Amino acid sequence: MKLKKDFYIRENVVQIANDLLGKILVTKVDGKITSGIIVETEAYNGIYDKACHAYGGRKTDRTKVMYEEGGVSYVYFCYGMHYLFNVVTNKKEVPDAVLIRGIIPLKNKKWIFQRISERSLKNGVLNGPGKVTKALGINKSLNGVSLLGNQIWIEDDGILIPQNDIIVGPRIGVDYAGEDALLPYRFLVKNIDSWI
DNA sequence: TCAGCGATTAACT
DNA sequence: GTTAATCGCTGAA
Repeated sequence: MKLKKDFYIRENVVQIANDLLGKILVTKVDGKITSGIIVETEAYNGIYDKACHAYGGRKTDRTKVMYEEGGVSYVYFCYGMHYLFNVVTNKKEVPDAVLIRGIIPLKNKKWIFQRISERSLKNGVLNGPGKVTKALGINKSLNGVSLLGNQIWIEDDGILIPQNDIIVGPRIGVDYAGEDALLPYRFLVKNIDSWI
């Protein structure tokens, strides 16, 4: 079933990043429903996190959606060619978010592999935030869209990842964030074969 | 107004 | 391991 608002407005963004593992990310783009199991996330801890776009309370046209109440999407365009998808969390005016970095294609793989090459799978996993958005058809038109609506949402299908199968470590590609780049805000599932 | 660069990927050597 | 592709955001002028 679809996750409700109370899942997103909790205050501990790191806990939410952990909880999102094993959930199902679903999009409906061009009338096509596609989905995948979330297996890798990163937490971005608002104004206190140098790696976060809203560090220090920065608020611009791009980042303002992070200040919304939890339960909306934040789609960010990077490197001139990739969209990255985030889940905005916490209360209004608190710019926390979780980056979705990896999924296992689940529903309507036919359409997923029409959007992205099946060769980009690694052990059955789409590993990388740019691949996730491409596979599910996420683009800038989904920025700021509610995750409680019918364009993009997250479901709990009862998949429970044992805490022992979750690897926690430093985030990727945020070396510029100094000591905050070392924070254990990255979560990924190991032994995927054993529970899928 | 504009130069510099980024929460990346794929295709090279 | 290295690098091209590619463009909107950011911050300084």
